[in-house]
Amino acid sequence: MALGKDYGQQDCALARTLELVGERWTLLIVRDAFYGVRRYSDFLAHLDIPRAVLSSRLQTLVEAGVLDKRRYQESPPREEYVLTERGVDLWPIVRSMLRWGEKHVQNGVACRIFRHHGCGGTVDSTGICAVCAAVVAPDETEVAPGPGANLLRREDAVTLAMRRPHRLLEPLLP
Amino acid sequence: MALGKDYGQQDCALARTLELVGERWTLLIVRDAFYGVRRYSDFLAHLDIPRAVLSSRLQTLVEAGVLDKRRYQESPPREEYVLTERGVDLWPIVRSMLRWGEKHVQNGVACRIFRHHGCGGTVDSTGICAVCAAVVAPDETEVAPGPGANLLRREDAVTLAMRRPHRLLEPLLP
DNA sequence: CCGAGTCGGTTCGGTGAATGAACCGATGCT
DNA sequence: AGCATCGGTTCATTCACCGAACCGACTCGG
Repeated sequence: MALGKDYGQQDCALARTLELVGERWTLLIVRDAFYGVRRYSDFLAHLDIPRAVLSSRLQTLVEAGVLDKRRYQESPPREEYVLTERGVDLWPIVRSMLRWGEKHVQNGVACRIFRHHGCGGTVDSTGICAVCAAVVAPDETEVAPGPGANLLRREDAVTLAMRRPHRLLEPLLP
Repeated sequence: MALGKDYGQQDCALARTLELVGERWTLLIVRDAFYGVRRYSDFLAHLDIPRAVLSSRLQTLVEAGVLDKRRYQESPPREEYVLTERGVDLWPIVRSMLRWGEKHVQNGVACRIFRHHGCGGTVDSTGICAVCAAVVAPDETEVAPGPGANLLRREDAVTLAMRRPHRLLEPLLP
């Protein structure tokens, strides 16, 4: 991470985490990756992020081992960005920030709801299934639009594809 | 939040959360508040944060209802900043970021360890006590230095006071 | 073969935020 | 009176973010 981005003498793992995922836009990119976004142009369309910033963040995340950049077709060469195991481990962070925002900023109105795939129980704020009481891993989590979804009426392809319930980490677009 | 700090058309509670606590330094201030730091000068000494930024962040957090600014003595007038209920609700975020950094950046070496006050069980990454299996609230959490503590050999008063095991949210200094 | 379109970027000038040092007012201590 | 402490504000510099333009590799249609 470039000069001025580090938290220097902080003796704490939190500071190290923030150096990687604490920059503007970074956690939104990671969130979209959980929702199944994989391609540069799809991140761009869904996040309204400056292209240069997206390039920089993706590169940082790849270098940090959070995303894996891999070619999914030759001719024309196309790359996709997929969460690594280390990246998937960020899910509790993303989930807890989502829940806090729902509760304290949006008055409890969720834009998306999460269910335990298979058993169908809702996932509570600690990540536990209300039915089987297990901790639900991201790849067992099904995401569907909640009552607060679509308040902004975006119409880009990624937003439309997200209205379809699907499992986390599954590719959103073909 | 001032212009250019918002995430615009993001239909997601995560974006709203990031607008409040996603700025540089903010979560470190919140973390210190959990550890018992309450005074402007103590945040300043422990974080090595520019004074202007600290003032700005504290004001933002107070306006957001995360911190409560209250006078704890007259003559000379002195204020302290204490987490509100809404602020205490940020604990899962702070805890999950701590854990991620320990696991993935510090190779599992924790600077601090958390125990369930009373029953003494260690608190795992989901916030659950290893002994009684309950979700441990911040005010029932005891924090003590871990094996990775003090690698940086800071000597400010706040760092020294933190070496003493204590409960979260309890004032660190008199 | 030519021209337009798509994808995944890079480059560049302008702007706003972070930084660190200096300064300040109210108060207490000696 | 003189100095120190606390909780800030002010200011000039540096840096990161922003949006628009540009670009190279490739494909497709005619």
